[in-house]
Amino acid sequence: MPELPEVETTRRGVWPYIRDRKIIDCVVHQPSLRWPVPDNFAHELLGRQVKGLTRRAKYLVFELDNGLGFLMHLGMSGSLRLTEPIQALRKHDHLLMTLDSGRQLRFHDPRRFGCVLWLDGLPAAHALLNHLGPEPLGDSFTAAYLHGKAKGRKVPIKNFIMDAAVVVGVGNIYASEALYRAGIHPKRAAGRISLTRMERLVTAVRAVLVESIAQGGTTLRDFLNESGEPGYFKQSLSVYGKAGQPCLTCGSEISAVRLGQRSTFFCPNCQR
DNA sequence: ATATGAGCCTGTATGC
DNA sequence: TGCATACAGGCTCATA
Repeated sequence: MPELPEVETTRRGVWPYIRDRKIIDCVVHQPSLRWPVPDNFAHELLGRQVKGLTRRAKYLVFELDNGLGFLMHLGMSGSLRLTEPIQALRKHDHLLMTLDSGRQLRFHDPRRFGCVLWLDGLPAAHALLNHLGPEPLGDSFTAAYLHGKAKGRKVPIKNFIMDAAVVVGVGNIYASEALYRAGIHPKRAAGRISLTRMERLVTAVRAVLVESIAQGGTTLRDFLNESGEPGYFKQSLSVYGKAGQPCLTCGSEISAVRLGQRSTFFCPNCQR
């Protein structure tokens, strides 16, 4: 399930192979993603050169040589891979882009929670992006910001940091991990956390993401002709999915609760 | 305005 | 062995 580190790793992994490449063929096999792939998508891409690949939150932003661009979201099960065009199609290979290098970029997404959409104008103005909070690894994600934003809010801090209007890219797994590192109980009301503890939280969120990106760089180094699935699950997690196991810090049993319909893991002793 | 819940979709894991 | 069911999850939208 691609969270921000996986999306960033994908971006870095794919970019060298698509940079300045011309799209000489494009096929949409399955337009029915979270939103329909635009009708004209394949046609409009023909002959275009890829000039940029950036990321905003968990969205990949493709820029073309004619000023057009499109968004791609990997949803929960999406992935991008470069293959030889003759390689057999896998089930759920929904979008194929053949490049003038002879390679083919394939968007694969079993659950189809992902999307591919035209960008009309600046990315920041797009309806899916214009309400988003700061990047967690950017300069504007600070303790002061978080503390101010949380003022008066009663939502559990975990839901709060998973709210894309507050800060983007903190998915369910990393939310639990970051709160564990910061020693903050996931159910604590967002508005009742001191500036000092928010400081720890900001540091923890950053650290968890940075480390995971670094790991992605080693486990996902090959985006070419990938046969197996990427090693997203090999990341070292401290609490996520570890209910009943001893806390790495104090030995207490890790607890599991549901918060906002999401599995949440924490150490009842270390996190207050 | 804030908070909560439904729904999109299918592979995998579980129980019978 | 097969079938049914639950669950996972990011994100938007609808409702309280």
